Amino acid sequence: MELDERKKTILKLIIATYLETGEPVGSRTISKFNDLNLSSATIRNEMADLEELGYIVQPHTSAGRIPTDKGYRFYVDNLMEEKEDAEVEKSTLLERVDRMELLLKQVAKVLAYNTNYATLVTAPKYKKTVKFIQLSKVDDETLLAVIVVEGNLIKNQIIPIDTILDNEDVLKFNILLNTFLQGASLEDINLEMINAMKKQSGEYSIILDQIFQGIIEAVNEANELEIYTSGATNILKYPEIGDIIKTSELLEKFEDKEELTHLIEETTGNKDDNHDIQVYIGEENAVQNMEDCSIVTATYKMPEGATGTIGIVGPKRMDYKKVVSTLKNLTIELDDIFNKRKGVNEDG
Amino acid sequence: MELDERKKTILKLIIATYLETGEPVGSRTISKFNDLNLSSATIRNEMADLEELGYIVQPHTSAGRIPTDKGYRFYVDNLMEEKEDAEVEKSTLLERVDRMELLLKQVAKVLAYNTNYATLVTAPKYKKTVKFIQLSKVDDETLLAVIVVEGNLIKNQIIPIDTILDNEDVLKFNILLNTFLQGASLEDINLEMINAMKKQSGEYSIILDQIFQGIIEAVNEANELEIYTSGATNILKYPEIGDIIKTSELLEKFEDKEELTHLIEETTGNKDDNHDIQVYIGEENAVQNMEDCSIVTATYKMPEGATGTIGIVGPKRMDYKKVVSTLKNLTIELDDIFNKRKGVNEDG
DNA sequence: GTTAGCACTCGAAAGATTTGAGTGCTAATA
DNA sequence: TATTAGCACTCAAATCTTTCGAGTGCTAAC
Repeated sequence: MELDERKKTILKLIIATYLETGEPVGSRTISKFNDLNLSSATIRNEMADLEELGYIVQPHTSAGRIPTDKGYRFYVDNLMEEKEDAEVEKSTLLERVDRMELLLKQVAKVLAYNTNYATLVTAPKYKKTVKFIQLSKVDDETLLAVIVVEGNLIKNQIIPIDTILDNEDVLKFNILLNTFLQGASLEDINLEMINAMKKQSGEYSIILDQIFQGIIEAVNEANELEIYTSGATNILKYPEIGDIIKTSELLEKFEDKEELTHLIEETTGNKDDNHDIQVYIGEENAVQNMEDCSIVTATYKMPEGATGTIGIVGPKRMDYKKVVSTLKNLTIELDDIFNKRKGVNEDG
Repeated sequence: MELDERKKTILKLIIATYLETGEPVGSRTISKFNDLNLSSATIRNEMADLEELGYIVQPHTSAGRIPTDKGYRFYVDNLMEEKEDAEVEKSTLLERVDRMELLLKQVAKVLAYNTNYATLVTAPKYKKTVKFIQLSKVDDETLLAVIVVEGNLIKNQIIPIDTILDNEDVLKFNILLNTFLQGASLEDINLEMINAMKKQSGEYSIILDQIFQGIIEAVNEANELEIYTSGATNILKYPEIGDIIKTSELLEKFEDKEELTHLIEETTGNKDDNHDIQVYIGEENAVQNMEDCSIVTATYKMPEGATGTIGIVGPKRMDYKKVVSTLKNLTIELDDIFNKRKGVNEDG
């Protein structure tokens, strides 16, 4: 059996109504849409068909119908018209901020505010290159390494040292570090490279160990998938997750960066569709405890080709239209910011 | 009417039992403690007295008794023996970490792990002095200011500039900045000081504006009361807060740094008692929506006399003994760390 | 002062009843 | 052949009822 036009219309009405009300939708409700002009009995017959096809189910006999994951999927892919972009006010959303980190935090916040769902944003994952590296002497036992990578992501690393260095020594180290590291991508900085540097430097090799140790730590940290979240408490407002335990598990998951990294890596695997928006509905999520959630993510692009993800986690019954259009607008805005001004900072 | 010894004993047993079980405590339960040797009828009479005095109440007729805020207060002040310190393993709790920020985050985590409550930790609030300040040129339009203050708290600030500076200029600025700022307390850095610097420098005054702007921002940021939290989701596990809405409001409060600052400032006002442990029970909290919570805080001291707060937020029915002793141990450990090694970093 | 005994209270749990939205089926209709 | 009116049926949710038992307060006796 195929979905004819009328079935599609009815399915769309059912899902749209359910998204609005949250109540199972009965045949009478649908029959009342006057552009349809069908009796409830006819709707019932169609509904029975749609149920057989797996698009809707009854939570129990003698209740209305609610969409299945398959139903949602069909709705998202084929039935939903997206909201007109017009209504989302642009450019007021994001204030100018200088640092990638702050910008992304703000994106998460804005998104949470606009959608009322839990949101998460990842920093672009790409071959970040070292833009600037500097070793400074804070006091006799302490060095400070500052590493700025493309995108103005800054990492600090305190490096405790045994030997007292004078300023000239530090200067030498700085020259050495910059010679080797400036412009290098973070992935390039590994033991091999470091051994090369050691050879070249000859003396100081004991101290060098400590310095490299610190720098590698900083680089690793900078290389981790950074995730910013906002609006986690919105999870408590999903009415469908009646179970407090489940809710709390979800919340904990949302507090745990590692879990989130996993989640994001799962979801960004397959990108196929329009404008890099991906929707994962219920069981489509490979992550545990997320069966009652939908995840919608969008991908933004850096001029260098690197990409990052912004996304929301909400209940399956969510306003997909709005979420998709909000995400789309935000990514466009982000793309703009990154592409207009190569680098994030520029004053208005 | 005064509390005689027997009444005290009975009150203590009631509260201890209630803390354990969470159920209202009946007269029979108490009469079974065999070191008491009293019938339930006698206990009932005593209970009636204790109720009249306001230490306990019945949630409803024909239920057992539960402690009032006044009851808890008396328990905490007079009846509770603290747990022996012995059982808390020391020194394994905190790994060595170099930066204040990381250390405090870890304290929050450890505390949450040990108590299963929501925890919060503030950075010491004191006249932080600038240990080290450095301006670097990242690229033609961007300077980076790095400020390290006592306690190895690091602030970075990106400063966009219009004019292209060469390295020599930057060096000059650095000398200027360090001459004025090194050793200065953050509070000292204000417009006045900056004007003095401007005068001294003469030329470059346009650029100086931008630089100072950035530095003041960084200083202000460093000067805010920094709060680290952990285990916020534990709030969901307080069984007594049946109301999901209240819980969610609490959680939101816990996500909101400003609210927390407010909370902390409220609670650290009056310090009176033993070892700087403060307990705020129920209505004693000046903060809204916290009537069903107790807050226990402890104060740790830096060698310079600065103090910070570590604390937990939990339900009124909490294991005060355990919380107090855990807090006590952690503060002692923190005090140790700060006082043994002046500054945080030192390798084992 | 303490206690045994007893009537009483009231929340929680379990069961019974009512209500109404919604269904599926059938037979009539266009 | 597709649509519809009509009707019996179902079942969750809300409401009321009953039962149960833990716990109380009071009184009279020790």
